[in-house]
Amino acid sequence: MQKTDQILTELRKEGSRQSVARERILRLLESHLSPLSVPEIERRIAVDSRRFNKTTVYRELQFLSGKGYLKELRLRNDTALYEFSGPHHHHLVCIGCGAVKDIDGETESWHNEERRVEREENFRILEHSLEFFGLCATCR
Amino acid sequence: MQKTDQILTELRKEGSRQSVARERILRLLESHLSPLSVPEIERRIAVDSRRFNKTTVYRELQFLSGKGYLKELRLRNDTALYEFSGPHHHHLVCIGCGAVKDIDGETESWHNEERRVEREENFRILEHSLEFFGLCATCR
DNA sequence: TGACAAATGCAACTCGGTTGCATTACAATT
DNA sequence: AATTGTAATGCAACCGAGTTGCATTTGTCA
Repeated sequence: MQKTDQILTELRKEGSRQSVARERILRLLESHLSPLSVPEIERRIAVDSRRFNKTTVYRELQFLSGKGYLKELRLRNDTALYEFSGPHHHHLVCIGCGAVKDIDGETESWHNEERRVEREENFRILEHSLEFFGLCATCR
Repeated sequence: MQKTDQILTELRKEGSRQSVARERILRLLESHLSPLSVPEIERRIAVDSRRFNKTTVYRELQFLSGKGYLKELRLRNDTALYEFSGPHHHHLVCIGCGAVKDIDGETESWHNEERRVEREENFRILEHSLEFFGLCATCR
């Protein structure tokens, strides 16, 4: 069973409906490996001659993020990107082609680094965001 | 000699002028320890009854960032912040009071982490951004 | 002091994102 | 299958950060 179906079932149980936009967005993001922008999502969930209003898309992305099923991402001054929720990770952003790749964010050395900062700065860390900008293998 | 004076001298040599807004912005950011937002800057560079147009402030911040004297910062979905350029560092952002604190970004362990990612992901890293979100000592 | 280019102000604009409100459609109930 | 309550949708208007074009002012240098 796909994660999307599981989510839709959960949502239905709590009174939310299985709307067309909702399902299309979930399936799109579940199958896509890298985060997508709102216009991109808007374009790709269009089915047959049906397009969805941008308000709908924004509201749905907000709704699903609020429920914890999606995660919103902001890279620099750029527009918002959305991806399926999963274990915490970091991002590689290619400044050549714009591709965004997820990388593991749960490494031991990383946790050490975080604990070090907490200790040295007397600061309780709740989350962090880390992005690398550079050139991927093909754009090198 | 203040850094601001030095920068103004450099700029004059290359044909840029020592305008009031420019000088006020540089002095403000040189003396301020944490990054400031554009409205904040706009407010604080006002001198006597003279206020500067937002276009002027935006253009000046852009100009000085382009020259490498200032650095633009983006934390999440928030508006742009500006700070005086200096050695690379990371940021602690308190979600209680909103304070932003610079922390050292040139540690050995951090460089190791970065090299590891380059190696494992076959990605040429040119820059990165790292922010920690949490609670400072007083907001704890 | 005059002249040229840089800096400034103003108004209008762009664009991502939001809000209020009327309309449509999903799904539970009869 | 028809009814009904509410969630989802569309539309238009709006918001706020940031930008642009153009006319005006001001700093610097000859």
